[in-house]
Amino acid sequence: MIHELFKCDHTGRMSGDQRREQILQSAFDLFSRSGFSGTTTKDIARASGVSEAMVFKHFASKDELYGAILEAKKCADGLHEFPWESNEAILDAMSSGDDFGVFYNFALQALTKHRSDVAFMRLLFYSALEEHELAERFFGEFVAKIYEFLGDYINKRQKEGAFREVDPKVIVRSFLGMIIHHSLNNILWDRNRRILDISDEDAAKNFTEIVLHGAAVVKS
Amino acid sequence: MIHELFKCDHTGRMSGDQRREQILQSAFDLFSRSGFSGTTTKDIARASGVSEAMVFKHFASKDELYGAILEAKKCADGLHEFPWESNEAILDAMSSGDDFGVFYNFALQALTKHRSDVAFMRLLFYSALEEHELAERFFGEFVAKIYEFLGDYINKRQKEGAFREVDPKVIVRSFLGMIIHHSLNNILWDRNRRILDISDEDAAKNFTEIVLHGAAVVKS
DNA sequence: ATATTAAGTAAGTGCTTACTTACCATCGCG
DNA sequence: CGCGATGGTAAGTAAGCACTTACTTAATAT
Repeated sequence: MIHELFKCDHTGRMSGDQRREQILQSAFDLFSRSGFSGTTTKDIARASGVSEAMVFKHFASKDELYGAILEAKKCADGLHEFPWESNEAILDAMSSGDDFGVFYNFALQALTKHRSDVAFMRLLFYSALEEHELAERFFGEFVAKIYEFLGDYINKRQKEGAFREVDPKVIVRSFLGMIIHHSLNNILWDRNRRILDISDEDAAKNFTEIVLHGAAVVKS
Repeated sequence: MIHELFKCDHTGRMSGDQRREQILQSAFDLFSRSGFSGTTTKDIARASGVSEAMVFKHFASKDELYGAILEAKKCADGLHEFPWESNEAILDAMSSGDDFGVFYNFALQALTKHRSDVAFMRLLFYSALEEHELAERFFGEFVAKIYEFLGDYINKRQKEGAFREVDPKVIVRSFLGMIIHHSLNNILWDRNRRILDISDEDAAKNFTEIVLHGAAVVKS
């Protein structure tokens, strides 16, 4: 019974499904660190605590393993649902025309997610550079919907006279740009945040204020 | 004499320096397409029209070749000078307190540069993911200075009452975020610009207006 | 013309890669 | 207990990798 507690030290005999999951997890870590061509199947086997042959018993090829990671992440990580669907604050703010609430909560959710899933962010960027299909699918199925969703909201608020007449997609790009670039900075370029070290809440607040009201004092 | 005209079809005998440049160029193209570990020395040799041995006659190792690319790019491409140093429009606008002029011309210059040097952008991102020293140096020697430069300007304009009291670095991050994220989108995620297809001039204008005045109508 | 030097290569080196084969060990079940 | 299914491996294989060696060819200076 005691050895049940030690299942996570990935040695000894496991059920097929358990081992499969475990290989997937190790592969995910390694691919996100070193990219597809920078990761060897031997590395993956060692990290999983099994021989290379086991990796190929579960996945026909390195490519298939890579593909399986994406499927697994999609299910496990809630990429099938959009960031607003599970966020009451955003939906509430939206129905009451609270622009700050909409943008702030959206930004905060995104920034929190990015911070907690650095590995996935790295994997995404690798796959974009290496032009694996993941990048294309992620963009088409996820990012494009965000442009639609936020764009529609802005469009509606423009008709109500609350927003200036700028292409809503440009506003979305600006706003996402602030958020994603900020996360990317913290993950890729300035990991110890020497240039700018602020909480996700402050970042969300500042980005929202800038996109809504700008940085310059309004001319009277 | 005629064969002089065909020097660019990279076959036949070349001077050492010429061949060296040529290998560097081929390596640059390939590394930017496939990253360091995704590019083989054989690929580089073939693209340069020589045998692998020649590659190693000019560069002691694959790593050294990678390093040499960066040095070459730095010299050839004017990375030693900052984007504002050669841009009269930015400096003029700065001294006359024309905020729009400063931000617009900065954005336009950046966007134009990104569009014209997609390969370098890809190389930069690969090197950030692969954690080669290039990324660190580029950030420390180039990006950090931009934060300083724009931050100082914003700080001065804040003292003059022209900007709201927000951390200047947050404003810079927001502004750079819009620009770089927009370029990154066009290079990596949405190359045929299905979501948003605007000229660099329009993008620069819109981003500048948003960062200066925001998207929301000012409440009276 | 010839000696010297530099540009160039064919054919390796030893090692690593993705992937396979042939076999062993342990489990659950009648 | 025996036995089939499943978890697991040691030891491959052929191709590919970064890098070398031993040699040939072409330009140039004397």
